[in-house]
Amino acid sequence: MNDAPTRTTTPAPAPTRREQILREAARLFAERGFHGVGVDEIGAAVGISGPGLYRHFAGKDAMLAELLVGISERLFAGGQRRVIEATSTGDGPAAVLGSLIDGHIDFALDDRALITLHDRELGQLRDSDRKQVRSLQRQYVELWVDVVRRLHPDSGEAEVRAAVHAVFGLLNSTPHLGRPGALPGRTATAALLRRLAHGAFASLSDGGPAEPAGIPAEATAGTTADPSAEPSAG
Amino acid sequence: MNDAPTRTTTPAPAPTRREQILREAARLFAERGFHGVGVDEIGAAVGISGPGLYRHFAGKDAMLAELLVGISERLFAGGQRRVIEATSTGDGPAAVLGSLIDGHIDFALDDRALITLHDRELGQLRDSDRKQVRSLQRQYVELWVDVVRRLHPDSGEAEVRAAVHAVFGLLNSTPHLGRPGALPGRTATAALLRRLAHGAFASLSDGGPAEPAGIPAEATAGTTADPSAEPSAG
DNA sequence: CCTTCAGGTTAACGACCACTAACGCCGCTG
DNA sequence: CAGCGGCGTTAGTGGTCGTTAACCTGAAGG
Repeated sequence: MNDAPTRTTTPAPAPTRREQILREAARLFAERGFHGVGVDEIGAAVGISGPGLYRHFAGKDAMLAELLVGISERLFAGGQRRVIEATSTGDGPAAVLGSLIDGHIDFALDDRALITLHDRELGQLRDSDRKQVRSLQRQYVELWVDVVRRLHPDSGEAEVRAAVHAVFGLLNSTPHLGRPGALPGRTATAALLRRLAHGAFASLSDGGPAEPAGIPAEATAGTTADPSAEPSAG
Repeated sequence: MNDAPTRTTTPAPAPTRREQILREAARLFAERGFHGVGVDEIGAAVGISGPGLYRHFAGKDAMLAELLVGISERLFAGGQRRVIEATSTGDGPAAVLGSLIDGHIDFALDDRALITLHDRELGQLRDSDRKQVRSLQRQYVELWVDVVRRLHPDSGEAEVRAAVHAVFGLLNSTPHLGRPGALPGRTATAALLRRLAHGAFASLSDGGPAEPAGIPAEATAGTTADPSAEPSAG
């Protein structure tokens, strides 16, 4: 019903109770799923209990909506900023793509829970919110597709778009490697993901193995050069 | 509480009602989440209504458990079979890895819903089932780690394991590109995923870009330092 | 001192939902 | 025909959960 109370007497960058709730809710939703977490648990996580949350949010759905819309906006805004910055300094598409990759890695490492929710609980949103999130996601993907296509002009648009989604899957795998002693530290993880992502994109022009291993090429004929690229318009 | 009715009077390879239920349940769970689907919906999807499901399964949890354990077993068994086959014909590690990749791609394309559930609803399982699934997952990962380490002996084990998880994320991205007309066809999608996966692994020895792309150290501040960040994520 | 208001509290309500009970149909088998 | 077991059905039940209602407290303002 409402949404205003973000503004108090000051623009206060201090960690407000609202943000506290959002952070804990994100963590819990990522751990056990949106429907698997009760409002009492969220409240308990921030020291208040149950219905006290309704002084800050219209409902449980509103929390999820704010989380998903927020991360979509930040992802897109950050990507856009990096594209503009890197482009304005005269860097080529390779550097721009590198910057996008680095930015996404930072996101994936800093906000694991949100990255997880981002493609897991989208279906729980109200139609309007879901549309907004999807629109932002699409714009973000488009940033990547544009620069990757500039780097690999011989690849079809659909192929590039699929490759971008696949690399997202690669970068967003961070929640799965959280195990004890997975990697020495954040820097090493970031470096590894960076190399893997660049390697994946590089294969677009490399002419890598296009046919199943140890199987006579037969069903794969015509798949390497298939620029028909006719996305069926939504 | 029980689990016996798996064995009826015959091993009947025919598409039984049980399998029908499992298929529809997998689809619905993947679409709206385990808690987001009611038993009535699952029943309706196979033409019976609500509690009729309890003639075939002990409960909703049992369906999910059977789905997750089943796919874990099939993934591992298939991977093991491919490793043995490829190895026995004297192929090198590259060919073995190629076979693993192809097998995983087949899985990801044929059983999208299950691949999705596989890492999404694991937390909803009873402890014993979850342990079993995790054990199978670990064994499956180990198949990959072994062969990748043989291909890239200079990489550390933790690094290789993380890379394998990341490539799983890449290959499992299929649910995100399944939309109408995303790519010309299944063959093209498989070929693309294959190239991307091989490209990613190739970067392990390539010495790719190990440091952030040319960006004023500002957004990346504090990221180069090494906080041995180890979230306790259970 | 009185009011106000933000931000809590506990109690209760209503909806939903997994699961059970009790019953019915029908194709077997003897 | 009798009986039985597989497979459904509908009605009901207990519990959980999101949300609301009503009330309390403490600090700010005049």
